[in-house]
Amino acid sequence: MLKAQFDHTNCSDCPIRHRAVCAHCDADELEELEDIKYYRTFEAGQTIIWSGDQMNFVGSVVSGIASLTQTMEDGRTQMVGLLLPSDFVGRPGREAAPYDVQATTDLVMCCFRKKPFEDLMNTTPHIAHRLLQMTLDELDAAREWMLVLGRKTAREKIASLLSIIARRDASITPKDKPAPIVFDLPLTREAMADYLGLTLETVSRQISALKKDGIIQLEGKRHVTIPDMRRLMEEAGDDSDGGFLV
Amino acid sequence: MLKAQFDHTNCSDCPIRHRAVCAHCDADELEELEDIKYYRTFEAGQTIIWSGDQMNFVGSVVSGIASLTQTMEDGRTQMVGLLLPSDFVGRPGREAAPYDVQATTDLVMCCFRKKPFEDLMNTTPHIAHRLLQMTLDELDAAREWMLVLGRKTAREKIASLLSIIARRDASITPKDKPAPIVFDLPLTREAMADYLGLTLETVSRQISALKKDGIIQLEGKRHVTIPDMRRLMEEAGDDSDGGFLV
DNA sequence: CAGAAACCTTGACCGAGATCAAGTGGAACC
DNA sequence: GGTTCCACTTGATCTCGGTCAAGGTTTCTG
Repeated sequence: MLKAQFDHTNCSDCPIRHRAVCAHCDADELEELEDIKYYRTFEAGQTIIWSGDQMNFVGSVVSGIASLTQTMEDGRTQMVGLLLPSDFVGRPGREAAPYDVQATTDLVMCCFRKKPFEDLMNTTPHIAHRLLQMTLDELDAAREWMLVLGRKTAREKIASLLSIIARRDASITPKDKPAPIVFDLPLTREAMADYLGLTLETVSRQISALKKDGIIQLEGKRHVTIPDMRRLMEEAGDDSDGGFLV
Repeated sequence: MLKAQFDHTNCSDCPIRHRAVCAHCDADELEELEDIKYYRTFEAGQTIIWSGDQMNFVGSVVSGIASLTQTMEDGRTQMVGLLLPSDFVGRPGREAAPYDVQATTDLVMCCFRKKPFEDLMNTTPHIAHRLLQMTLDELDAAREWMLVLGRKTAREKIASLLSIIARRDASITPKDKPAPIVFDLPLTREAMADYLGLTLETVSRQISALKKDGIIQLEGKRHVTIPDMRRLMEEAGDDSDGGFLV
């Protein structure tokens, strides 16, 4: 019975695009899930899990943005993942979190208590399969990002990040993709720097440069317009206009 | 029946430490597997799969080392993964390879034709589960490496790489872990540079520096002795002496 | 053994990005 | 309205690692 409830392969009419189990559609009408599923909200800046903590839930982001961060003893930090709505958090079969998870913006998460979720996964091959596919997606994204971190210049890094956000944003509000893409940056300059392996000053300078060169337009500090996505992607050194994942 | 053959959870007596399905123990005596499982050998430098190619098999490394590499149009390359013996290659459910796979040394792989392997996976929850765990391990490793690429200095990068190789090597030949660790570098300076996001000159210089400072000892260009693993790990800026994975 | 081809080392110089420092703009709070 | 705080920008300088160049070793080949 539980199984049936989670076994939707596609929920295309749901406002959240599911990539895994269906966690959102039928939120209210299923009382019998109360003890396994629940919602949590976090404020911007709040830490959801500290590295090393026991994690007794898995879940997915409903709205807002979370980040996965690793920190060295001397304080250097590197963001290792960015969780946008519909992204999955948690590691079935693992006890401790390997990095900090923080709410970058105000955040709503749909959580499942870990043990029952694992049971569900073990008895529902479809869910295990979905989870594997999602983990492979994350692995692809992480490796794509290794190229960005290891080999791209500061300008290319910024362009790469803007590309990703623009693309994810565009696909979440699936308009007919008109030429100019408009969105609000969900990250501070410092958070971008942590993601890109740069300093916040360099981020600021490169954004200014891209603006001066007409690759992007800025209104205030966060509101971005991309007049020509193709030019941005050229700047990112990334002509494989296909499968860039976050 | 097939299922039973693959359903060994542990094969500790096998020379290859399995992290997933048991692919090696019973290589010869199972004729009925002939059509799904086979061995392939590659010479050092040979490309196993080109990025974008169809991949009609999955498998694991039996001996030797393979690398996963991404390349930009202008020739900049970044290694995004290093496959040591027992590591798994391939992406169940995916068609094309997302990066080049190359034999760094002479290599033996144990391959399974992809379609039957996927069928096996779908009917054997244990295998799917194992695969998920392995993919999570790889994801952890990739994210750990993002910190290396994004935030560590050249010297720390080299020390990190040597740590990883030393640890993997030590666990494959599980002696009682005597104080000095000895191994042969399986990578050229250029391959190390590609893994670390450096140039080969910088790699060479930093190795020389670590040698001068007594952190490592070199005999020839490849034979490394680490007198004190703890010092090396300090140099790597990596005091979490626990779970560093490749 | 000579010659060539990898692979590696070392030096000199340069530049992208880090660091240090000052200043701007806007929102919140009294 | 003024003060404070925070996020951001911009400038000046420094430094780590890249680039270019030369030379050394080892191994393979004729």
